[in-house]
Amino acid sequence: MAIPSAIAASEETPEESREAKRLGILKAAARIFNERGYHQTSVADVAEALGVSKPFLYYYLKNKDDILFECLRIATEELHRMLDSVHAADLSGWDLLVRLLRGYAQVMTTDFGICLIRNTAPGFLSPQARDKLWTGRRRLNSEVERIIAQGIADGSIRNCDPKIASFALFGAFNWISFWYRDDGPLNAQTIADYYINLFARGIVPADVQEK
Amino acid sequence: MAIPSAIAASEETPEESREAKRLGILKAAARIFNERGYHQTSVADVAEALGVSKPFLYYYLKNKDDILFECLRIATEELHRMLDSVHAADLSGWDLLVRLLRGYAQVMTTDFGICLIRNTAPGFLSPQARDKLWTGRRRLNSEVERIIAQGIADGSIRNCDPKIASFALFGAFNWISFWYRDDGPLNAQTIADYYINLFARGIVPADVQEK
DNA sequence: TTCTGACTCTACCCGTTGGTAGAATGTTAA
DNA sequence: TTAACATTCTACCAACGGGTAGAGTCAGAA
Repeated sequence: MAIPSAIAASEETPEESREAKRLGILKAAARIFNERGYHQTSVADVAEALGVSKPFLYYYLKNKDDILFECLRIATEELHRMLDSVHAADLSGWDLLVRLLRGYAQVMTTDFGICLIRNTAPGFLSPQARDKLWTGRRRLNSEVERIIAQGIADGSIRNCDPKIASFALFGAFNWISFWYRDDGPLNAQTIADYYINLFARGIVPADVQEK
Repeated sequence: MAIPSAIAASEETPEESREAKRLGILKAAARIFNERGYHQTSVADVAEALGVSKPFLYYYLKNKDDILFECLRIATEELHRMLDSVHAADLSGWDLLVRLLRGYAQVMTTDFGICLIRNTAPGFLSPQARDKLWTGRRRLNSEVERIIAQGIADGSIRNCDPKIASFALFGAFNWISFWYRDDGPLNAQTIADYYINLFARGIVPADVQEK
């Protein structure tokens, strides 16, 4: 009862235990933020959902903003980890893009990923915090544009404006986090493959396309 | 000075004048909500931006929720007007879809449209208000699915799952409202045409597509 | 046994903000 | 001149919620 199961520590060093608890808090917070919205969630709500006192949260996190920021930082980190793993491969631009989008969809269906997309509106964080996260996302953005450009160069992607194409892709994939349900019929991979197929071939039959 | 230029009334009936002022308030509110975020905007902020007193707003609108709700209602109405005008035409499913998406992009680059997309997160409105708007958007959603299904039937759209395809389309187009800038290089029509082209033909060259 | 750290409980402070009251002002039209 | 309306100004209330203080509790280590 003292330590709720959601953030129970197993046999670990004190540091690991502390980190695990922090993560447990953040996970729960992210889920509640996604359900009710950040501004409609009080710190007391998070504490209550965790079966824990309010001061407990302040024992592990600086303040409410910090809770949100850490959630978004984790999501951004996951995206970067994913990006790095994609880069390891030696593939055509299109194949790189496919791998990246699969990983992206995976992250966008986690609590942290959803939190990242839905809580970046102005006023959710201090400008400094926003800036920090934005540099991370800018890197992702430019990387996608670079990959598309590479695909155009190697012939695996049709000639198009990488910037606008990436906006369309990010739009479709980010939007997943607004409608995805864990208990729904579609999982991240299914969605990703479906979207990738759409973006690859388009939805107008080849024999109907003019020009 | 008594009546700021933003909501100045010309020679109209009192009712028209009142409506015009209401709309002026809503327009200004929508713009500020989009800039700073709804929860970070106080009613006093809106009043100040309009050069008007706070009680003035309550003279025309019920409360803060009402201001937001009316903004979203207007956007939804515009979407429905657009939908109706699309329907008037007797075209293939794909051509209908193209017309619809052009109109959709148009709305998504207005202050009200942007407001609609960015302020539907849980907790922004009372559940009842949310429900009212949701039925409006559901209609739009199902209409798009219907059009896609029609396109598949008449051969103008490739065989695919209308629901998932519509999610991808809405995602891409809704996302416009997150990055569009009035003073940017792209206008609504340019963006729409570009996206439509991407979704029509895909981004993988036909001669590279396997199968 | 005692110490320490982790944590709870209760209670409170205080800033912000939505919303209202009510009197005063000005403008217009009858 | 007067009545009606639109609007401002000032002031205020009440609720909420972030954040803190401080004393107490409990488990485990030494």
